[in-house]
Amino acid sequence: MFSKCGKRMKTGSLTEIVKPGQRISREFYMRDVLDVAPDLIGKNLVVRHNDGNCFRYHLTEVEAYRGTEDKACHASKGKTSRTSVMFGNGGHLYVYLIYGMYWMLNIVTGTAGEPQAALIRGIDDICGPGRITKKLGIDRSFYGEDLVTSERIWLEETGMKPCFKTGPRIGIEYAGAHWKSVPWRYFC
DNA sequence: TCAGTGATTAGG
DNA sequence: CTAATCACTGAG
Repeated sequence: MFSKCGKRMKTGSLTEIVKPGQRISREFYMRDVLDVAPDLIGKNLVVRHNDGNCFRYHLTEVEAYRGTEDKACHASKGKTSRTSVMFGNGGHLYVYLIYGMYWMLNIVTGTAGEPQAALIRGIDDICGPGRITKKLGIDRSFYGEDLVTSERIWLEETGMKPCFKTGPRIGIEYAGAHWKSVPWRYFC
């Protein structure tokens, strides 16, 4: 799959007109996470700070967490106050604190009732989900933020699709042999 | 290799 | 209420 300015392209079940700089719309996120996660690679994450300045970061690494069956997905234990946003429509942020120190940034995908999310693991030269949120200033207040309408965070089309690899997800030893091994990590 | 750190969750 | 867990990181 390769997108160019103004060119018609097919992304999973979604066909759309894509232009560099254009904010990504709801339909992009409302597809299955296994389609959305790889499509996130090469997109721009835009963060607008309080001083009005916007910073853009290329997404370089993403992981997919898919449904109640996936033992590595927080939704596997059912809907709780923490995971409730994952049970809604795609395009919103699922942000949570881990180890008392690090905020994890996830993009909810799919449609309401099918809990899924993509964990942002790498942007530009920064590797590691905890380092990313520290650098970008992402915290609890971003929980549930809508990437389609937010004034402070969103995704933009870049018109580029870097090559990427796939592999098992990181840090989910507890999930069992099967879910530990599925190649749902996408990285440059 | 391992401590730090605290929200979240299940269970009593 | 308690206790265990945790999609991580940085120091040694």
